Formats: sequence, C-alpha cells, structure tokens
Amino acid sequence: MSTVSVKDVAQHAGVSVGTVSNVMNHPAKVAPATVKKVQRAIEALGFVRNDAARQLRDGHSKTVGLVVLDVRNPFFTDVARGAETRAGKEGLSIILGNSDEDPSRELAYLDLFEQQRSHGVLISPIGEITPRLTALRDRGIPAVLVDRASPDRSFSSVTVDDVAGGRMAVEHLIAEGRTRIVFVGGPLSIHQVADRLEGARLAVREHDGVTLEVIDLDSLSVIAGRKAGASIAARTERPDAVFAANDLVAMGVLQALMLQGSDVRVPEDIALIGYDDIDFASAAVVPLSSIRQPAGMIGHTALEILLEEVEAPDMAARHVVFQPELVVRRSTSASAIDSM
Amino acid sequence: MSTVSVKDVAQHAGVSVGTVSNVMNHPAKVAPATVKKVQRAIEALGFVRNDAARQLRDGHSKTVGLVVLDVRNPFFTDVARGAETRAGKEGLSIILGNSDEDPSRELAYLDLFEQQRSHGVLISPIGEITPRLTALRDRGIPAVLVDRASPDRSFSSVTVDDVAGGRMAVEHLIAEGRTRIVFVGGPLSIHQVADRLEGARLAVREHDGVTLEVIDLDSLSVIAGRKAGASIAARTERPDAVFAANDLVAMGVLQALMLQGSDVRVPEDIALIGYDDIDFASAAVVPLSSIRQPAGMIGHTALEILLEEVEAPDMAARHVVFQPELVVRRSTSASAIDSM
DNA sequence: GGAACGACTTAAAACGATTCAATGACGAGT
DNA sequence: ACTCGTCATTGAATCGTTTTAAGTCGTTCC
Repeated sequence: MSTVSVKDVAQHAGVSVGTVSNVMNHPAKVAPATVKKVQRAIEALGFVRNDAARQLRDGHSKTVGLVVLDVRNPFFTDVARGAETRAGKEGLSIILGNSDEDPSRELAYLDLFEQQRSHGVLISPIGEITPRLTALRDRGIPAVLVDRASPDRSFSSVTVDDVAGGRMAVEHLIAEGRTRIVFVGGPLSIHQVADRLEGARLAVREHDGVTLEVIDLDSLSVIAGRKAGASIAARTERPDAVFAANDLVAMGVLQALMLQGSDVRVPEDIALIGYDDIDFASAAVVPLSSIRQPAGMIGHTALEILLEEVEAPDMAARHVVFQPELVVRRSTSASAIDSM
Repeated sequence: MSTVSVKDVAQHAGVSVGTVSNVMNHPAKVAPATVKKVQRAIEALGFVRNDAARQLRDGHSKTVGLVVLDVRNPFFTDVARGAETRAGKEGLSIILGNSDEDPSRELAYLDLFEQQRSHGVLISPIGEITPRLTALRDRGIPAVLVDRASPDRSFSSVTVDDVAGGRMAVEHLIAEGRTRIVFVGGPLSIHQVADRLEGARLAVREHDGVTLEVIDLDSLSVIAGRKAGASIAARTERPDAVFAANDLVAMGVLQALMLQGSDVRVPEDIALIGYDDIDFASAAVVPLSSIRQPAGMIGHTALEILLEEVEAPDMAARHVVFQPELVVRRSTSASAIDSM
C-alpha cells in the first residue's frame, strides 16, 4: 500500500532528489558511482515513476491518441500496430480509441486526449471535427488524419489513393479479357467507396467495348454481397467480372456464385476481385484477388509526421498518399499462384 | 499556445480556485449563481482540466488498463466494448493494449499501467504474470483476469465454461440424431480448445453408440479447417457431424464440404457446429450453428468486480464463470429459422 | 598561495488541481 | 443584543517529479 517516491529513493541512497531524477533522465550528468548507488536503491525499494507528476511538470504526456472508425476492421488494427511500432522507438505509447463511426464517441475521445495533454492525435474521422482539432492544435496537440484527408487541407493526412486502387482493379480485369464488369458496393456516401467506383469508371472509359454496371449496396457486408451475388447468378445474361468494394462484399458474392447447383465457375465464367486484402481473402474457397493497402505503413507514416509536427508546430500540413497494390490470386486468374 | 488553469478561471470569475474546483467536482456545495458564473468563465476561456495534476493529487488515474491477446479477434473487441460501457458510467476510460500473445509486450503494458497509476487492470494473460500482478496489487492497483483463471486463484477472474460449451455443442448434435462425430481443432495446448474437447468427450460418454474422433490442428484458422474438411469429404465412410473448436475452423470445414463437385449436403449429410458465434457465422453460405459467449457481459462483469476491489482491496478473489449459449442455425438443423 | 575552473550535487521553485480547516456572512432563537 | 448554526467561500498545503541556479569540493594554473 505504501507508495515509494523519489524522496524515499534519495534518502535510501543518501543523495538528494535532484540526483535521483538525474540518474533517470540525464545519467551522463551523474558520477558513475552515484548512478549505481541510486539504481540499487530504486531496485531495493521497487520504485516506479509516477507518470502524472512527470507529465504535470513536463506539460504533456508520453501517449499518442489514436481514434479509429472500427477496431474490428483488420485494416485499422494494422494501422494501429504500425503506429505503435514507430511510437515505441520514441518511448511513446498509443491509446487506442474506437469511435464505432459515432461522431459523439469520437468527440469524447478527443476530450479525453485533451485532458491528458496527449503528445498528439491520429484520427480517422467520421464527423466534422476540424474546429475541434484546431482547438487541440492551439493547445499544442497536433493531429494527423488517417485514411481521409481534411476538407480544407489544414491538417496533415496519410491516405491511400482509392481512385487509383479502383482503376487498378478494373484494369486488371480488362487485361484478363473481361468486358462486362459489375461494381458491387455502397453506400456511395462512404468516401472510400465513391473513390473506388470513380477509379473503376476511369479505367472503363479508356477501353472501348467495356461496360460497367453498378449494384449499390447499403452496407459493406458479407450478407449484402451475397444478395448481390445471388441476383447475378440468377441472370441469363451474366457479366464476366465483378469488382467488389471490399473483401467482405467479395466473399459474399463468391459464396453466392459458388453455391451448390449453380453452374458458375470462378474465375472461368466470372472473375472476381475485392479490396483491402484482409486475411480472409487468401483463405476463401477460391483465393481472392484483391487490392492491398499498406495499413502498417500508413500508421507508421502518420506517427512520423506527427512527431515532426511536435517538433515544428508551424510546419505546413503534409499530405502523404500511398499507392495501393494489386494482389492477383485465383479468383481472377486460373493460373495464378496464390500468394498469402 | 496558452494554457488555461483553474487559477485563470478563478480570476476571470472573481472567485477562488477552491470554488472553481468545487464547481467541477462537488457542484452541490456551491451556490447556483456562483456555479453559473464559474461555468461561464470556463466556457469563455476554453478551460480544459489537466488530468495529470488531478491524478497527482488523487493518487491514481481515471483509466483502466485492458490487455488482450489479440485485438483482431472479435471476441476481445466485444469484451473491450462491454468493459468500456461499464467504465463510462464511472467516468473511467479504457486503455486498450494488445499483447499479440507476446509475454514481453504484456509486461510492457503492465509497466505502463503501473507508471500511470491506473485505476485497475483487466488482463487476458499469456505469460506467467502472477508475481507482476501481485506487485501491482501491493501498489493499490487491482487486477481481474479475463477468459482465463489464475493458476492459484489468488486473483479474481471472469471466464466462460468451455467444458460446458463443448458438451452443449455435442449434446445438440446427438439430439439431432447424429452418432459419428468428429472434433476438429487444436493445438490442445490452448486451454480453451482442450476444455471444449473435454466437454465433447463428456457428452459422448453419456450416450451409447456415439463415437468421437479427434482431428488435431496446429492452428485455429480457416485454412486449417479447410484441410480437415477436405480430408473428411474425401472419405468413403463419412461422419455425420463435425464440431469445430471455433468458427474460423468451422468456416473452413464448411467451404471444403460445400465445394463444387462434392455431393455432401450440410446439414443433411453432415451437421456442423462451430464456437464463438462470430459475425461471420450467420453470414456463411449455410448459416452456422455455434456456441455463443457473452463477450460483452464478460467485459462488463470484469469491470464490475474491478470496481469492487478498488473499494475493498482486501476482498477475497471472486471467480465468475459464465455459461455459453447454443445458437441453432441451419448447419445443424435444416428447419432452423436462422437467427442473426 | 590564491584564483579560476570543472565536475558533481543540492535545495528550492515550479507544474495545476484538490481538499480541508478556517473564515465570513446572515438569520433564527433566546 | 448576543450567540449559535448553517451555508458559501477562501487560502494554504499537498501530491511527486523535473529543472535551474546556487552551492561544494578538489584540482590546476599562474
């Protein structure tokens, strides 16, 4: 129940509290013999630094807040891991907050981080938070947006080029000789979905004789994908390729197409490509081609930029855009050697 | 860049710092008119409480540490959400740490929580941490184990009865008239897997003429399940039921059984049941029967116990064991109305 | 021999919120 | 009119760490 403070350590080691502090923070300033003496005392008493006191003195904490839309999405947990790895090198820790796509939860986390005087904030925003982030910045807490750019570009951001990803997916389908393509995804109010579709449209426009049909969903789920897949399987005139807005949808489509009794073969009759390259993709009945996003790298980079902004608060906002990567597996190419 | 403190608020409102503090923490003690005056000042200056100072004075922080084995597992994110809901009511926040089943990461998080003087710690342990937790408790930071009991029962725990769950699954299969059952799962070194198998064995032992075969896997993944499923489909003498150690494995088995060209019907020829009831289960090609664990309730209860231990540190350790629940869908019962 | 320097160490002053004993003001009761 | 009690507010002390300016030595240089 006893709480050991620097004072106790100092007494036990026969030095002053200042020296104890120096041993922990500037060991070079202390004579080696004294260092040893103090370290022995710390060991003996089981001293653990009180972070609150340190923070109070220091002005801000050693933690970085990270708010994500959905912790259950492997993409975001990978982002978190990337950020954490980089943070660890600076002696910072990540506090992971889950907004669950709820703007009020998002704001609650920002309040918490502000009270804790966080080192900085990484956020994948859902609501309109520019004013809130501006307030944080005025208090010396910089923020970097993840997976979405700020409307007025006033905050740094790290995103993935979803337009390029969509184009990449469809260009791959066209290169495989497909001409009647269906885009399955929605709602289009989701920024990422709209961009992927736009990329798809751009690719189609550049190739004569290729058509693009859009099946709008109200959620990016397996079930929604399955419904769309069933409706496609039931047609007499079928498309020869499907581009799903993410892998969950693609899995649903795949399940519906491969159902017993159906005569659709994937990829022979219909090629199928998803987006995100989640772990499930390579484990599907027919391994799924997909567009891979460098999630870990996004987190890593976002933290890197955050650190720079801590150093130079008046730096101009930076906008890093990663290019996604095409992963070809059997669902679009019968001869593909499926990568994991 | 300016940092507003209670002192500034007090000055602006024309009261003392003590009164400002009271407005925030014991509003009943302050005259309504004064409360309003102070609140206006807080608003005007944009005052945000410095948590570090509060914690320093208070002795411990308003955060609860939660260390989970794997953030990507929906079970744990649900546990986290349950704990968070309960914590919110007390004005506490959850700091989520991901040990990734790495004992050293686990210890690093415990160090962090100790430095932060956390209110308490919830942990789903991987390494041998009893001594570490004892040290924390000596410092006034209680801990509650989640999803695993402590070897010497010295710490409170909230778990699910995996033996009962395994028995439940197999008893359901038997009640559906199945007699040749295969258990697919592993490695048996995973505590939960071993318990589920033991439950299955108990159920089988009580019914004459029912056999149980074990297919041992080296991981609980879709791919491992698919391999096992393929080997089952290839047999001439097939079992009439499969109990998979978790839903990922079950999905893999299902995919293999339902492959085009196979003549196995689920559930007519082979009934299939999984474990965990992940979101995917109800979205499978054939909706999957499963054993549901009250993940949210586990988190909720763990936090509840933690709060009690904060109040009464010398309380005897409590051990709450939840009973899992059978969810019947079409994969075991053709006539089932699939619940979501 | 005294001054100047270097290498360590110390004591004290922050940081900002909370609490608690003390003070003040104002009626009610005698 | 005086005391007592209640209610509201105050001011100082406190939490534990870090930092800075001010020491204390012992050594070296002129």
